[in-house]
Order: sequence, then C-alpha cells, then structure tokens
Amino acid sequence: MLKYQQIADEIEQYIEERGLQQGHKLPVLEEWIARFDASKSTLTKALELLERKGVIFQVRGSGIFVRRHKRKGYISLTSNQGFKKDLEGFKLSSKVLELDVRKPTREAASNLNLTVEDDVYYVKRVRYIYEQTLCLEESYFNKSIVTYLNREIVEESVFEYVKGGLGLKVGFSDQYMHVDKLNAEEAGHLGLQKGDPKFVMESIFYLTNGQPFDFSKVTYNYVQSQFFIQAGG
Amino acid sequence: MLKYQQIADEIEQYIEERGLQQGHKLPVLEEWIARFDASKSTLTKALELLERKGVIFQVRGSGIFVRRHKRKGYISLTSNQGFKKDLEGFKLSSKVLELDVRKPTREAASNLNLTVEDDVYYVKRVRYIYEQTLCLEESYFNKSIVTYLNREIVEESVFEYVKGGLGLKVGFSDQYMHVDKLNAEEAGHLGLQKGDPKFVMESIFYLTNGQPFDFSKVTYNYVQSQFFIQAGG
DNA sequence: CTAATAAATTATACCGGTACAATTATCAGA
DNA sequence: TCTGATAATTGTACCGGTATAATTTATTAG
Repeated sequence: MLKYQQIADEIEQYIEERGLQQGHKLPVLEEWIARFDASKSTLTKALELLERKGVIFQVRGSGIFVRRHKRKGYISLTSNQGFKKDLEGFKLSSKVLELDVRKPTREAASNLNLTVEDDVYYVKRVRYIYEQTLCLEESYFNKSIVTYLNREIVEESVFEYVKGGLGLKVGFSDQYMHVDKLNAEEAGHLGLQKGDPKFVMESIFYLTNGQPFDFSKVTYNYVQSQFFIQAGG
Repeated sequence: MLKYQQIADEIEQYIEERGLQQGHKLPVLEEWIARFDASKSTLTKALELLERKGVIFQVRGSGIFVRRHKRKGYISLTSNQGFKKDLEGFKLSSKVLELDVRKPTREAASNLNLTVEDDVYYVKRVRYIYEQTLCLEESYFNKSIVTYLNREIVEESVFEYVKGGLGLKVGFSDQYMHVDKLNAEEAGHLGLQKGDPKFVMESIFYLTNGQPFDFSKVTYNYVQSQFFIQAGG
C-alpha cells in the first residue's frame, strides 16, 4: 500500500476514534510529519486526499480542521465504486432478473465503443434496502474485457470480481443523471405507480487505460433517492 | 495567478484549439516541462488538476490522454460555482420573486450555524433557460457575512458579488439531493402539474475558513434536470 | 484599554532530485 | 510468424529544500 494512502487512512481513523466534530482543529503539519516519519510532500498529498474525500479542510496560516456532513443514509456520488460503502450497516440485497451473453443495444454499444455485433454480458437486477426496493439496474459489460460472469458473482459485487478475480484496474467513470416518470414495467419492479418520479443514472466505467468496460443504467426508487457530494474549492 | 493553474489552462486550451478527441495522446511530461520552463512537480500538479476536472487521464508507462464526455447541456455537479459555465451559450435569465432581510427558518438556521434570531438575506427566484423554467431557488445568506444585497446583484450572480465586491473567498460546499413530487405552489412557478417529479438540491456553501454563509434549496424542472459527474480513480 | 504594527505560526507554491512501477518497443530464438 | 525475455519509455512515489501568502499571536503606541 502506498505510504500517503496509509497515512490518510490513519489520520481518518484518528478522527473517527476521537469522534471529532466539524471545525475541530487537528495537529499541525509538522507534527504529522514527525509522527509518521515522512516527508512534507507525502503528508501534503495525504491531506489533499482527505480534503477531496471531504474529511478535512485546510486553512493556510491557520491549520487543519475536521469536516463532517450531518445527514446519514445519503449515497455519495464522488466515491465511484457503487454505494456499498455509504450504505454500510444498511441491510442490502439484490435479486437477479436476467443474466446472459447477447448483442448490445445501439445505445450500449455506442457507450462501450463497440458495434452491435460484439458480445456483451447483460445483467438486470433489482436491489433492496431493508426489504424495500432501492433501484432497478441494467448493466452491459464488454465481454472481451469481462470474459466471464455467473449468477453468484452478480448477486454479490461485480466490481470486486473485476478487480480481484480478473485483476483489472478500474480507472474513472462518467455519470449522467436525469429525472423522469416511471413507465409501467419499471413501476412494477420497484413497487410504485406508473407516472411516479424516477431518478435515472447512466454510468460508463473505464479501466485505467481508458477502455470502457461497463455501461449501466440505474433507475432509483424516488423515495430512497438521496445523494450527496462534498465539493472542494 | 498561480503557475500550475496557468499551465493547466494553457493545456486545456491546447486541447480545445485542436479539437482533440477522447483517447488522443498528448505530448509527454518532459515536453510540457520544457515548453513551460517549470519543474516536474508543478507540471504534475497542473495535470492532476486537469485529471480531476475530467479533461485528461494519465496512464503510467504510457502517456497523457484526452478525456471527453459526449453529451452536451448537462450541468456539472463537481464544479461547484453554479451552472453558469456548463450552460454557457444557453440563454439564461432569472426573475426575482422575493428579496428581504428576515429571520431564518429553523432548517436554514441549523445549516448556517445560526439561531432563528439572527438575520439572513432571503432570496427567492425562478431561473429560465430559453424561455422555459429551469428551477425555483430559495437562498439564505448569513447577513453578518454577506452584509448587503440588492435586486441588481441578485438578478446577476450573487457569487460573483461575494467574491468580487465583498472580497470573500469561497472554499467548499455540501450538496444534498433527492427526488419527490411537486406541490401546487412549486408546480405553479415551474409551469408544471402538481404531482410531477421534482429534483431538489440543497447546498451549503462555506468560506475557505469553514464558515457557512449560504444555504440554498433549488427545485429543478424535471424536464431540464440533466446532470453529470466525471469521477476519478 | 484600544488600535495599529510587528512577529511568529502555518499551510502552500515551486524547485529539482532518486527510485520505482507500468506500459510499450525491441530483439533473440524457435 | 510467434513467443518470451530484455530494454526503453513514461508517469508516479517519495525525499527535502527555499520562498511566500494567509492567519494568528504578541508587541507597541496612544
């Protein structure tokens, strides 16, 4: 593990352990440097990471302070690896509706830089939180990258498998969101009424080398759709 | 202006000028260093900035590549200073419904670290894009920080005034989002029907020193609600 | 005691270096 | 032509240094 990540984790842990609140002043840079026996730039990098994560904010000439957000149960849109982490401690499950190899829709092909003749894994599932529907999810995976999938993998986390089992490295993602009204089929899956609001998130996930490997379209139950972002200056 | 920001701007301009597309390889680090007569770390910082902005991605051992997103007209959720920039070239306007000094609601007071006895500037406006309603916006400004506002300022950009006129420095923000159904009053302002979907974004803006100065609640017309995020690894 | 001024504190910008990891290009051997 | 080893390329981690900008604290003058 990288030193600056390790340090960032330990500083975050330091805050957690003590239950420090928004605005609480942390030890100064020099102290952290001594504590971790690292260089100034390494510590700066660790702190920058925490700043982007929304854990701290730094004020030149003044110090390093704790940053917190008050509301719980909101899904973070900046940590890109799904909502596993934000809804930790919440009872999540999922039901797989479909799983097969097929030709992509034109939309999916376009987003994955494929032709409609190429093969993709298609996954459709409903996710639940405390027995209530959270979202309906349709995913297309480029089969030449994600070479194998089965029901077991799909019931757990595909991302964990892609990183662990296949040894691929996830780089970045584009996420497009909009709001609309549910059609009859979607409403059925989510246990809502046709015409009710829906929040749709379309994501394209890329490997570190820039190849798109996953196009997903997630339709959220509007009752459970709570998101947050902690933006930096 | 900071050197690494200047460099970042110029690299972005380099990409724009040539109309480079996703995946196009840019000159290597060493070349940029020579071109700008700067140190490696300064260039690294500039490139890191562009990476976070979603303009490029870097692949170790390979090079620096252009990143683009295909869809236009989407509002970015990561650049925190309003949607002025994303909707550049779109015909925006706004109508001020209310503007006065008052006591905050309990919700606003809580988010601004005030009591319900403190004074706030309250602003309510409707924003339009191409003659269509974009959103209904209610803002509360801590009056001890934002000491003065008038109709003229509010019709343009309050943020520009806060930064320019008052010389304050905006640091970071928390943004909470959810989806629900419009009530009669909101529907009236947005020209929609009661019960139609709404996308609500509640934002708290902080100065660099961590003081919250603005709490805003924005209700978007669902037809115009298109957002995107370019997340990093 | 107050307000202006100076000094100390503290994070950030920028420099330039070594070592290393990931990728891509080259080359030898079959 | 392919495969596997080797070398070159290229971005990233980490070091430690000087200078500077913003803030806080201490000092001084009235």
